[in-house]
Amino acid sequence: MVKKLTLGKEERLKSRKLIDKVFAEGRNFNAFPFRVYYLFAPGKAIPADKHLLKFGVGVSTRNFKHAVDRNRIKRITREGYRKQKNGLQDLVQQKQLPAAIFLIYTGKELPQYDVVSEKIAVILNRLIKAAHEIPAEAS
RNA sequence: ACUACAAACCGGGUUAUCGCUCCUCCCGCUCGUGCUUGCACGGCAUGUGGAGGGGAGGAAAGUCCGGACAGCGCAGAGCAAUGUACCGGUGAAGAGCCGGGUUCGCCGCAAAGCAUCUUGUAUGCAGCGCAGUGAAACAGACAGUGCCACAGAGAAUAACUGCCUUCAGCCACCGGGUUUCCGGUAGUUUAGUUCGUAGUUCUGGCGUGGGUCUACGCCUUCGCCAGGGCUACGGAGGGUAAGGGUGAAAACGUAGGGUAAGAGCCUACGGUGUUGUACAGUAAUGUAUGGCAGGGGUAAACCUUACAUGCUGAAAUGCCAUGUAUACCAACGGUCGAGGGCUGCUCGUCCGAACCUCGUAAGAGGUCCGUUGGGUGGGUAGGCAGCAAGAGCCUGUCAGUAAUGCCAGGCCCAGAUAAAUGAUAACCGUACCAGUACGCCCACCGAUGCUUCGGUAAAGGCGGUGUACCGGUAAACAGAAUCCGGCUUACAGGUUUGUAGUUACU
Repeated sequence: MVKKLTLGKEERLKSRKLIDKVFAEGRNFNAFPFRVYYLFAPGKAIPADKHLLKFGVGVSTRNFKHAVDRNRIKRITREGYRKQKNGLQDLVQQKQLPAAIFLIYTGKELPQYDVVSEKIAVILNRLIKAAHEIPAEAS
């Protein structure tokens, strides 16, 4: 059975509180042209929520002063994530481990879709590794 | 056909796969109610459900004007601040738009005027025309203050050069007198003479201090006076604003008269400002005519005048949920005016807070109110409404020069909130580049203002151009955030219309 590659409202980081929390308490690493913030088990997770993995993107106004360019980067990034996130999502669902990811684009130039897609693959692999380790420590 | 300018419009399309958001319907869910016990109605943050439909712009941008809408405030007056500034219309309104006026340009005209020489249908000044075209935050510069780079004599009670005159000197001539001298005319203020000022020096006189010295006298310092020499500088007073060069701008322009020389001083023509009258126009204003006036520019320098203007903006605002939420502590004040409102300030005006216990009383304590928001502790930043049917869009008739408006018919057209409208691929269309095929055109040198003339060559070129095919490249400015009306700025390429020019044909 082929899983659908969706990215609806439920799968996006929308709460301002949660985003602040990811920045304040989460861990981060660089994967040019992105900077990744992530947080597993962010506090009291909503148990009713079916989607445990949440995702968001940001682009600085300083590097791209036109809204058109910022929108373009966010769309490309979301597209790349949407097509490749299933591995991580399955893992998280299996372990019942809530997770939040936030990417910040730190590059100075408009990227190509291929480049972004490759990078996101790398980022997701690192996150999967991290997700494997975390519950081992906790239990 | 091409080029330039102006205006209006468009701002790639189709298909496939995977996605996002909103709406509607169906299915589903479990809940409630009713009963006809499996249907109806209502509900649902349910549900990786299904189907259908909608989904960025001409500027969504800048946030520069104007509104709608919302909250707070609202006796009034003055000051301040801000804005507006020819007239009429339009519209909800405006620093918008439309029409008109005025001024200033561009442009055109060339009969007459003036100046200049290169004597030409020349250049400059002035003039005429208002056909065409453009610009103007377009009240006031005799209310006041300020500013006007560079250049220039001078940028505002103008005077360098120049022109004229009086005095003084010099020189020439003429007349009187004839030794000096007096009067007149012309020239000149350069040299010289004279005069004046300053410096220096010499001589004489007087005063004064010092040295030598009994004293006279002699020597010497300084000051004053008179005279002489030398050096340096310079005529003095007045009237003018025509000419000169500078500049963005120079004290109305041209001509004539006038004058010592000149000047709107006077006259003619013209122009500007202001004002009276008549006519035209809704008005701004124009035309005609009369009076008066002429020391510039700058108000997008301050300013003056007239008029207008409450403040804050969708993070407005209301409701729901969460929360002990007018939280607790401290200081000060509380029956006379603490304090607050009138959202910049002042006046003025309005509002305006007290009771209990103990005590004879003074007073004490408590609660309450206000201020300071000083200290401590806590909460929210979620949801719904606002929020998508409107000063709405399209088409047409009519009214109007137009902006615009009336009427009729049709249409429903984004609603996100870490913020949707995307990604990939193929094809088509557009523009450009290279290649191939086919068609059309042909040259070089010398002379000449042009027309043209003479010579060479007879096929060549990595030549020009059109059509078709194939391949490649390119496609701008830019992303709604309460909503409208404008303005401004950015913009690849394309379409249409108008005007002007060039070429070809008729």
